[in-house]
Amino acid sequence: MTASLTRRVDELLAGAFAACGLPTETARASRASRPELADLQCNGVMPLAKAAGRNPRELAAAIATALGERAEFDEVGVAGPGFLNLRLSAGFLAECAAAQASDHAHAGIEQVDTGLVMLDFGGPNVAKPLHVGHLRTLVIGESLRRILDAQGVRTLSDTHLGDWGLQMGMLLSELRLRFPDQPPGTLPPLTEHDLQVLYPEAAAACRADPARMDAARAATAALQAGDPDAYKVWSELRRISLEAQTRDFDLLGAHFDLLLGESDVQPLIPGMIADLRERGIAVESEGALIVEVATPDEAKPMPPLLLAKSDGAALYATTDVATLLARKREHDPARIIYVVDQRQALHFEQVFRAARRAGYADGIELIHAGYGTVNGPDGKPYKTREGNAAQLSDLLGDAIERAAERLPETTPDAERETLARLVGLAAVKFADLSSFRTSGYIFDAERMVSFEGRTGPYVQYACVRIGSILAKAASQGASAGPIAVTAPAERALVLECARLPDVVASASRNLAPNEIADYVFALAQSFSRFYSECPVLAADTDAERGSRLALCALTRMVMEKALWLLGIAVPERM
RNA sequence: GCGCCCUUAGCUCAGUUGGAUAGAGCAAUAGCCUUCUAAGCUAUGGGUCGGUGGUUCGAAUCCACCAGGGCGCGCCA
Repeated sequence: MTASLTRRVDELLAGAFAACGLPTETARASRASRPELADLQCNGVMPLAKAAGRNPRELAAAIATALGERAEFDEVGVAGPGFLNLRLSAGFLAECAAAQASDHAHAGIEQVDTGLVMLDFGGPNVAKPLHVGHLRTLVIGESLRRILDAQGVRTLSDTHLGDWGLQMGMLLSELRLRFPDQPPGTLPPLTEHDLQVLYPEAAAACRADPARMDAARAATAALQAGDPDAYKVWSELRRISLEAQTRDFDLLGAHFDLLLGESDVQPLIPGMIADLRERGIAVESEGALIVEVATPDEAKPMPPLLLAKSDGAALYATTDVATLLARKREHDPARIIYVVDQRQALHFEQVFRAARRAGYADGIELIHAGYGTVNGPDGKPYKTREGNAAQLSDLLGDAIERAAERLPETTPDAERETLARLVGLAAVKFADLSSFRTSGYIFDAERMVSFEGRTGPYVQYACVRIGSILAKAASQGASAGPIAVTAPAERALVLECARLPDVVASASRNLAPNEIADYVFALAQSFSRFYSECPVLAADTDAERGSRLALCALTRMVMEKALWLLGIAVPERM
């Protein structure tokens, strides 16, 4: 049983608070904002002083006196209006580091059981290649999945394919126009590229020509009515495009337990609508079927959810509610997290409210983890020079190519490709996960692949250097020994490693992978400093070398774990 | 019109339950490779946290108003 450093300190603080007759909710330590004064600080005394009718500094002093006698602390001081400054003892730090290092499975990350969590991300549309708009949902969604997984939470990821609706009708009718002689129920020979341009052209034609749009609607209706020929062509289209999309998923390292789509819940819809009608939840309005989701006591306007068009056709929202129903029936998760563009916030609010009214979400916490857009240098959503949405594979390919150019001359040819891919993808992912989910960011290819400073490759590089030391140590027969914390850079590094459990817990609570990115960069910085200040193999004594080797191993374990949470893998060399 | 989000260093962005002197990277300047990978390390300069008022021991953070920007708002997804 390895309690994290902060957890152990929190317990000591809570004991001291209680001994002074104070509530213990705020008896928590955080990283010191002024490292020259302390390792950790506690701000929890000040808010309590007023309620207790006591002077905050006196209260803090009483706690400091009690704590200062413990072996875990070298010094406990009071500063300013009542900050508690904690300086940890070298022995305690060494003990915590050893405990964390021995936890090979979790690196100290606290395991929790919050019930099954379903993650909905990716969401590619059939016959449309993944584009820049899919980058964030895949990168953030996968990171959240890994963060939960690292906490021991059971997860189920589903990409929720856009494989139904009018877009399919557009495609089917477009194919019929282009290949009038094609036997019904068969797909003409199309290359992947043909398929990719088919949809944009079909959509444009439908927008421009009402007759084309009518044909698309008719084809949609036929497919939804179960026309066997339409179904055969559709399912072939779906298979081919999913193959290409799966390659992009694999390249990005996005893992899906389920590859379900909108089409999978269509059979549920008629029954669902009948049920909602019967119970008076769905009502007619202007010819369409809606669900009122506004509450009377609420000032904020909340438009109703449109459940079916006046012609009876199902909509995006219909499918989303039905998907919720299906997930409830088949998996009964405790939570569903939708990693979808922030611009769809209102849509999800409506879907969630409708599902709750219908009782389809009982016992399920529904969360829309929205994200901001990827923007070009002009601050507007990223476009290619031709004005189209850039394809995801092009974007990633570009980063990988630039990474390849940066590789040292000495890199063996056999490794170049793998290495460039690891480094290029790390650059893209780290840049994406560095800013908070809901804020958009400017995708500046030049900056991102410079690989200097606060980048994925910087962190990978730190990790590679650790590996290099450990490999050399092994070849020299030097082995790790007990950890002793003496040099300032060693102390800082141990403290940084010890933060991992807190950071993971917080990132999970806030669904914020950027907290992990912040952390892993700080850890890499901390190691880089240690690297330049503390010789390992050339340490003064065997004991010092052994301790530093152990520190290197601990740091690598923590760093690799943190990078894994971001979906970033570490090469052997770079 | 209504609603939601945003505004922090020249640029791109962080900023935990309100906490001490608001941080990082890039760019700029000055150093550091006969020692474990210089994709690195060290140091310096750079700020009216959009504006005004309020809440309190304390506000980038909470509240109100104002200015500027983005996004969304029943028969698309």
